[in-house]
Amino acid sequence: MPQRKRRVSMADVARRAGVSSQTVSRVSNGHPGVVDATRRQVLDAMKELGYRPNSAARALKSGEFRTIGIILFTLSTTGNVRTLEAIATSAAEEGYAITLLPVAVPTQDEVRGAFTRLGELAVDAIIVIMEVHLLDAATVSLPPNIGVVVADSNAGDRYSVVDTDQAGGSREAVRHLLGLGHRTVWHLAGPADSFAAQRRADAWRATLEEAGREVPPPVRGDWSAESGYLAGLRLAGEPGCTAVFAANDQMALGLLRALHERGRAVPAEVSVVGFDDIPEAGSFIPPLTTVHQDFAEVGRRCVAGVLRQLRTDAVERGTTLVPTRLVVRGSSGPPPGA
Amino acid sequence: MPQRKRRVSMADVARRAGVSSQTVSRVSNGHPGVVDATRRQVLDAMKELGYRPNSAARALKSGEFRTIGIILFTLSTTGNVRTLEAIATSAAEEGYAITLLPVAVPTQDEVRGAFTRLGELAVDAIIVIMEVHLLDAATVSLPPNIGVVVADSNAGDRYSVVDTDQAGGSREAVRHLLGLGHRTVWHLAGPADSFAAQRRADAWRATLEEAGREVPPPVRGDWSAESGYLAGLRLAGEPGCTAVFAANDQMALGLLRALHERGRAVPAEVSVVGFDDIPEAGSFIPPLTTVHQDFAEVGRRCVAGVLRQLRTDAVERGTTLVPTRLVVRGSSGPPPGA
DNA sequence: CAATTGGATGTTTACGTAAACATATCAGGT
DNA sequence: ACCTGATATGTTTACGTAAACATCCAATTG
Repeated sequence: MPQRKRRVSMADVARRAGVSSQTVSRVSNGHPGVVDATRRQVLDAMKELGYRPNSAARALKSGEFRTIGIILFTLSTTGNVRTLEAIATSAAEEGYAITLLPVAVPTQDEVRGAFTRLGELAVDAIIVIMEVHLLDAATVSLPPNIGVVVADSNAGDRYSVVDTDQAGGSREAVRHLLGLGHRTVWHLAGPADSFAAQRRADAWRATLEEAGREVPPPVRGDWSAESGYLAGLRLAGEPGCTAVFAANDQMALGLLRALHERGRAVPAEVSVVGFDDIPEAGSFIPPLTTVHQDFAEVGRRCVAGVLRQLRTDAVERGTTLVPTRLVVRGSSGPPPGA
Repeated sequence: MPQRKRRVSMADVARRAGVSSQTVSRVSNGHPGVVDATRRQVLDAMKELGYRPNSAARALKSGEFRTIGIILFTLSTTGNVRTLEAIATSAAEEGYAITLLPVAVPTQDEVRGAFTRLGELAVDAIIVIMEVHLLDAATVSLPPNIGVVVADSNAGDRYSVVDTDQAGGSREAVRHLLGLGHRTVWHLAGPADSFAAQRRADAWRATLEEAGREVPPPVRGDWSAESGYLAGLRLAGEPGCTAVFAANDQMALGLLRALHERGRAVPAEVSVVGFDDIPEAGSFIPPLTTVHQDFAEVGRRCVAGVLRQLRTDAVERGTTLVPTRLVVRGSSGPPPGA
């Protein structure tokens, strides 16, 4: 196999420009104290030779990689993807690259493995987009002196957590429906092992209780549209059900289909409110009233958080909540006969 | 307690274990020729001190980073995300990490900037998920000796390209509709600057022409559900329109809403076929007949491609097509009166 | 005009790893 | 006992960069 050509190093540039490699380093890093003529010589030599800094050597010397590692379980949920995109954009603005560490199966072993690999990986900080119970066994293997921020979790007592204000958004959704005149609101909940789902359900229940309303039994799905459809078939059979708060938009989509199939008009007979405000929500039949999440802000705060910890060499704890906003569209209205 | 001192190095482990650092290196890399007792001593010392290999030093020495860089424009399209996820999974299996390089604005300047940064970045290979016309000005700044694979492009003459068989899938969709008895098939096309959209439109037209059918004027959207809705309002007014092939599922979603609002029953009056098979497609009203893309296979081939180029130090060209599969659901049926 | 100063540039060194090379040890064959 | 060759381990070195330190030179000053 042909030996691959060595890349152009500072020494090569230095030789070509007739200066020392240290001067090349200074030019490369924009340090002051290099006279213009020399700087130009060096820049010319760089261009002629096609010099590119070797980031491995730089990282070895400086001790930082200018990279943030992201551990997540899946890219198949809207929330994860949009958080990731926001993080990537925000990190790029700060001059940091993003290294992805997908965990195929959400078991503690897999997660621990990911953390271990991450310890050897070229990252200065870590952002975890994951439910916290999966982290529990993994903490020990976290390398010291590395910033960690967790999105989508309740681990504020142990980590710095940035999350959407799940409770506030849910409260808003339920109050919106009650305000329209519905006697109570049913809930199409997310999976039991999701903390986000749990918080949305808790806030739903609490809001109903505060208002002195009856709390119907929640129906549980797994975030997927298909599970929303199955749940919807059951809810369509509940005569007293005039309003449903779905824990995400995908399940709301399935719910709408079930109601449509069963001939229950939305919103004339049943109102539906979702959570997330995915881009397609406005194109559902009918367009979905839903709770908008500001993922961009979540991403920004995650990046700001890890970089702050990195720079101050401090470990932060506590939870930051990003506010939500109710987007009212066509799927919610007054109950029949109101 | 957290040592905020220097990280533990091989030398530290070597001292603790009473061996040379080279022996530690051998144990760390699983080389043979270390006797069991010694190996155990070293492993114990590693664990006691919490040793983690320094990837920067390793990369500097070995010349490889075991990382693949991914340039993409946005994570807001299903296709990109699912391709990315597949690539990440596949790369992880090969022991490679993924570094994300999002390009905020799809201008040539931005893309060139991304490539330049990538040249300084710690990556062994690059996968580009992007339309090729954005790459044109950027090629010069690509570092030598680096594998490149492009997904979603027509640049097979200059790069190694892996893509879904857009033409085959479109042909299958159109033939399915013709086979049901429709006289012709209308097309809800994607944006003009997308090569994928162009190929889907070309194949749609060619299939109609081969069958000797009339070719209605295509209606153009921008991939979004909203644009599909607007296009749908126009198509709903076309009396002869009994079948529509939408270039993606999101636009098909908007189309379904427009048809529903205008009282055109699907599939009794109008049949709709999409492209992508997003997870929600089965929950549309009615469930969407669509062309399934095998993103996992695209990802696998991308990774295999760059790694092969990396290992053989060769530059490959040409296009690899990943087959599609038509998924028939409820949105397509015979035309009225058939 | 010599001494001093400070900016520009060169030299040395260390970062942590692993290949290449060197040495030590020992079993088995004569 | 002596050599042979294999196996286990140690020593040296280089990877590319940038901080720390050293040197040089021109301009300013007493």
